[in-house]
Order: sequence, then structure tokens, then C-alpha cells
Amino acid sequence: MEKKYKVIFHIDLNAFFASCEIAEDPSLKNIPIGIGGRSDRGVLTTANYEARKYGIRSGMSGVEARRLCPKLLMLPVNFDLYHKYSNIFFNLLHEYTDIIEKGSIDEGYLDMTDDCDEVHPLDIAKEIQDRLLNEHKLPVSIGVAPNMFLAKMASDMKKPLGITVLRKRDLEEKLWPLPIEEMFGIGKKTYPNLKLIGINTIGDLVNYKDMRKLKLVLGNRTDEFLKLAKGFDKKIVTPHRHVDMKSIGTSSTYLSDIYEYQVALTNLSNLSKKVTNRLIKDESVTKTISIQVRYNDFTQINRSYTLDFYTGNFYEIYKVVERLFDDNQGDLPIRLLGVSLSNLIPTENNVKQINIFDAPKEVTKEERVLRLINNINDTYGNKLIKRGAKSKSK
DNA sequence: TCTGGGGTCCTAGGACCC
DNA sequence: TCTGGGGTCCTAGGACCC
Repeated sequence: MEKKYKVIFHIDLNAFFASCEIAEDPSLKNIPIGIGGRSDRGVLTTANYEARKYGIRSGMSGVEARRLCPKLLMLPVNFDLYHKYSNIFFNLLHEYTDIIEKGSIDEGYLDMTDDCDEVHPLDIAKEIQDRLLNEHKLPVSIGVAPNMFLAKMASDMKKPLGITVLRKRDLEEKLWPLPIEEMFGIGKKTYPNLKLIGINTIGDLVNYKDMRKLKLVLGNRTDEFLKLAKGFDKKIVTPHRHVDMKSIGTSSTYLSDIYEYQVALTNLSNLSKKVTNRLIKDESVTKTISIQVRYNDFTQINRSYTLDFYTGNFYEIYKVVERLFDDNQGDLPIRLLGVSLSNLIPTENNVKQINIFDAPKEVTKEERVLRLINNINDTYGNKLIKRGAKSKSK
């Protein structure tokens, strides 16, 4: 028999990074904690609820956070720890269903439609929440709804440790009064434009009549957003969606701006090394290599190059990075550099077409690169970045 | 509040092939 | 020579999310 409604859970770990630290060291429980933001130019990735009492929020600069709460304990980001707890979280969820889609490191969607025949969904949600808290000290909020969008919106409604059921008949009362910027998918660029045309709440969007104006703001996604706001979402929970990584990247904002060509290259080499190691650990190879350069006025360029073969070799990757940088030098001091790899496939699927040891020229270049990396005190070390192409984006 | 680092997806133009 | 369409891949930028 066809079921009328699906039962979808969205489960969200509250203040996840901070919760991991507290789970690991319970003595931190009642003190304000911020994760990240320890350098002068850093921002907090997470603040626990104790810290939020002081007005501290994630995304806030560390300097500002300390001003609001001088006794704030600031801890470095520890991804290994968070991955450990993320695995604990998803393993527990798998005791209830295998139809789980990972939203990110700290949130997941569960299709519980077939698991709620004899048990009320609310009872299962309560059990999952209690177990995560009691067995692993992980607080979660859970949204229960007939589709993924509504479940996501629901889990956000009561934090921390909330369980919110959002049925179709609740929309007018619970969803539509929310400010439009709280709608999943509407970000800080879009909502000011929606407000300009008179849309302040999700309900305003549902009732909006002037399709021409709406299309000017939302473009091709107009119909999609309208359907979501009305409570319709056809997406289905897709396990393993995030198993195959589409890209691996790393970037760094430097403590002070970079003025020197050689320093930029050294940093790009370090980033390339780091990202190549992650690629190897992931047992993948890449075809497309990108660099990211953010200047001190916050304009940013991204440049990429696609090889006609796959590689997991540092020298091959760095060679491209170096060339992309050489070809695109701006005339501003650099605030951030990044290297990212995409077009990834598993190493075992790669039939290597080029053996670099057969190509003497390549080896010569490798040696040159090697010298470059090992020779930070090069006589040209203080050479100013060449004046070249102006940064474009604005 | 002077603004991190990890990602995903979408768009649009151009190259290139048939 | 004026000028087809369809499909795919690449590149750059932008919006968004956690």
C-alpha cells in the first residue's frame, strides 16, 4: 500500500565542534568556549551556548569575541576529533535506518517512512536524541517532517536539544511567519533584494503575486523556492551522496599580507603539498588544479587548469600551481592563497597514460621546483611581486 | 564585527566535435 | 560564404551552507 506521507528526520548536532571538546573533557562543560579565531585575523567556527550568552556567534572575529567575554576559552580547531565524533553520530543513526544522507560533518537526513509503522516517529526521535546525549554527550536537535526541506527547517526551530514536528497543516503557523532570510537556500545576497520587493517572511513569498518582479530576484530558481515555501519538496534522501568527494582544497589567510613573489610561491608549495597528501590519503587522483588568490582589498581570483591525464604527483600538481600563479599575478598584496583539486577519480580507476620518468624535460623542471622549495633564502627572496594583470572581480 | 576554511551547485560563454 | 544545431568539456565567477 502506498503511504500518503513520508517521514523524514533531519538531525543536527548542536554547537558541534564545541560539543566534541566538552565530550572529550567534561570539565569544560559550563565555561564559555570558542573554537578557532586564535590569530589576529581569525574568526570563530563555533561557540558553545555558554559563550553565546555573551553575544558571541560563529563567524565573529576572535578579537571581537574576546572583547565581549575576556574569560572566553579559545581552542584550536581539531578536525581529527570532530571526525571521530561524527563517525560515532552516524554509526548510531545507522542502527535505525540505512537510508541516511550526510548533509555535512554534523547533520544528516533519515528516511524513516518504513520504520514508523508500529512506533510513533516522535518516540524514535526522542530515543535517538537521548542516546546521543547519554551515551556520547552529543546534544542534537531533530526535525520531523514529510520531506527534507521541512525537516531541515524544523530542526532549526528549537535548539539546543529540540524535537520539532512540522506537518503540512502546521505551515501557516510555524513556517510562514519566519523571516525570509531563515529559509534554507536564501542567503545574504538574496534576502535584501526580496525585502526590496516587499517579501519579509516566508509567508510573504508564498502569497506574492508579481511573478515578473520575483523572477528578477530569484531567476531560474523562482519556482523551486515557491514550491519549497509552500511545503513541497521532491528531493529524496540519497545515501552516499557525499561519499565521492568532488574536490579537495586547502587555503590559508596569512598573519600578514604577502608582498613578495618568492614568499607566495613557498606558501603555494606548502599548500600543494598539504592538498596532495590529502588526495593520496583519499586514494584519489586529480585532473583539474585550481588556485585561489585573495588580495588585501578582498577581491579574489580563481584560476584553474585541466590536465589531459590524472595525477597524484606533487611535482605535477605544483608545476601547474606555479604556472597559474605566474600567469595571473595582480599588483596587490595577498591576504589568502588556496590550492584545490577537482575532477577526482579513485586511483585504482586511473590508467596512467604518461610515465613522467620517460620525459627528461619534466625531470629537469622537477629539480628546479625542488630547488625552489628548499631554497627559501634565495637571493631573489625579497623581489617584489611583478606588476601584472590587475585583479578583476569586484 | 574588518571579515576562516571546508565544501557544493549553478550559470554562462567559448572551444571543439559531429 | 552565409551559417545549422546538439552535445560535452573547460574556465571563471558567484551564491550558499556548515
